[in-house]
Amino acid sequence: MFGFRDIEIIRSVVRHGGFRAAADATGLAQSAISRRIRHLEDRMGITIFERAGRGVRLSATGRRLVDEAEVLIAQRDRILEELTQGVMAGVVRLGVAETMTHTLLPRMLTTLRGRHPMLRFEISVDTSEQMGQALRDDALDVVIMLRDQAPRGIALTPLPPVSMGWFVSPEHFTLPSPAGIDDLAALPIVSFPKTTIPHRQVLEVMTAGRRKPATVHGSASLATMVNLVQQGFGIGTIPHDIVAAWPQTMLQEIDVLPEAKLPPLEFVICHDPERNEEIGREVTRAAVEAGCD
Amino acid sequence: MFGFRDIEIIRSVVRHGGFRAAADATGLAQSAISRRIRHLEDRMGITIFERAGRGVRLSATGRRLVDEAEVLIAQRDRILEELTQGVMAGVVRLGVAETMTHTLLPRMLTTLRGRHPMLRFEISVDTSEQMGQALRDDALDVVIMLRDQAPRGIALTPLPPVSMGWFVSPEHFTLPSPAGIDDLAALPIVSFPKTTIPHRQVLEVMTAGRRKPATVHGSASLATMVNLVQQGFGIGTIPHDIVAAWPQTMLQEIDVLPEAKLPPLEFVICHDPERNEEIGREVTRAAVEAGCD
DNA sequence: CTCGATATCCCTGAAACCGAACATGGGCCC
DNA sequence: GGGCCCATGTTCGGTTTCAGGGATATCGAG
Repeated sequence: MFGFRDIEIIRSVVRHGGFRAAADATGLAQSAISRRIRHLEDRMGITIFERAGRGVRLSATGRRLVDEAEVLIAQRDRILEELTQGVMAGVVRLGVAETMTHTLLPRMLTTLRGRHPMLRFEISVDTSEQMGQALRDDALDVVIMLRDQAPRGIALTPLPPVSMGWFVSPEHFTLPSPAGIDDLAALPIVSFPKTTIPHRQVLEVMTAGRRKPATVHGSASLATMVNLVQQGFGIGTIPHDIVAAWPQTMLQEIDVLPEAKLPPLEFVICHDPERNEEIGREVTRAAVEAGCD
Repeated sequence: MFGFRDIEIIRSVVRHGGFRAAADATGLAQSAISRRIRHLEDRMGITIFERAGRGVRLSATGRRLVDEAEVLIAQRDRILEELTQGVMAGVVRLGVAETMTHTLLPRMLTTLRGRHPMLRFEISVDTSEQMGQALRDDALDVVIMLRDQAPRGIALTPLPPVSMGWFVSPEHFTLPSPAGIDDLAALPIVSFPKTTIPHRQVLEVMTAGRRKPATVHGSASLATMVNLVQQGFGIGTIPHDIVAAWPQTMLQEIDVLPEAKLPPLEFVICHDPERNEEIGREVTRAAVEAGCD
């Protein structure tokens, strides 16, 4: 096994053309260089320098070693530099609710990449519930999720509310305009998964003081929701932004009476301030800016 | 500054979830782990673990450090493995005479890549004279060059001879068929650079026992030679293979009398057996095979 | 033989390590 | 709820290990 020091010394020998000169250059004694390299060769079981009586020269194996190992030194120096100089770098594990992936996320990432080019992102899309847990477990650094499922003890910043609408494929169903709760409840409804807040909100609106509850299906995939509605499986409760961002769909928004209107989704962006203060603030700032315009 | 050992220990702490467990796993005392990490943190001026009274947990900076530094360990292990297990890997500095770049070289490299996927090539194209010097200076590992300019004390293997022809652009010049030395010498001749063997051979053939020497131009670039002939600058002495490999040219071979025929070029592939025995043999083998079919 | 280089030997000093004692926080029993 | 216990990290003194320094032997080329 070899260490960084070994490579530095070998490189010095190569550059200065001998053990003696390398010793002068590094401030070590010549004997130290000789011993170090011999030990290294013994440990690794390879020949690094061929002793030619007078002087040494790098063997083919030795050249391979320096060639390859030099980049390790460069990488180490880069890592140290980034960590020390407070450069924002490394991997940010970002969790995003699917609703935000089409609208806010791309703008936010573009902003961030412009400000911190060394930053890399690892993005996962999941339910707010799962991501809240992951945030607590330090499996995610920053999460964009529904406000009501954000864990405690976490820095949260609200994002602009996402308005919800009722959508229908006009070639499959026809509804009065404006439609009332009874009109909507008569059809199958496609919504978010049943463990989520939006799903519960739909249920509350649709069953308020009624005998026969509406049939509400859940889907964890927005694309699936849109497709189901598109193909006449039922009507859907979908964020306006999402439908707008899906150019190829032919969905029509249903004009509904006030009591059937759905409350907007309230998203927050959150991070653990004890753990990811700096990066969390930066991502939050970018998200807020991306949400404004 | 940090070393491989530091990273291994940090990683062990992370994997086993604490200093004590890491101590058991690594065979160190728990106090040693504690001291090492504290010392490392002091030296680098960063916090790697956040002490939470009971237990420690990786800080954001610490996670960045492990994330980035882990790949260094992996790379070191790979390098060691390659060097120790006799895997053919690393960079082979290959010098090739331009004549061989269109015919033998691609087949040879394909063969080699198939046999030794970890091998990388750094190819330089130069005159045989320069490359011979580079081989002596250990600036090249393997060289394909003209036999007569190969240095001494070097393992050389002959390659199939490369036949030379006289070529002309029929729209610019008309020559009798077969043409004699006088016919050829009446026109400007484009050949290899004037320090090279082929150039001298042309001169010898053209000036044997004559008063007025032929005008022989030299070019270090085959492409330039072909272009010059193509555009009527003169006639050219070019390897048959090269013209055949240049599909877009309209050159015509000149039928010449026996005394004007040029001897074939004799190439060898060579390496220093004291320095690059293994790789030299492998490259040579591939070259011989590529030259046969 | 002499010169210019590496290799070897012995000694020293610093760095790493161990073990034990100490400090701290969480969980549990009464 | 208070006190005890256990698990864990920290600190301290003594010990071991290892890398380096200096002097000298050795080696090959000219």
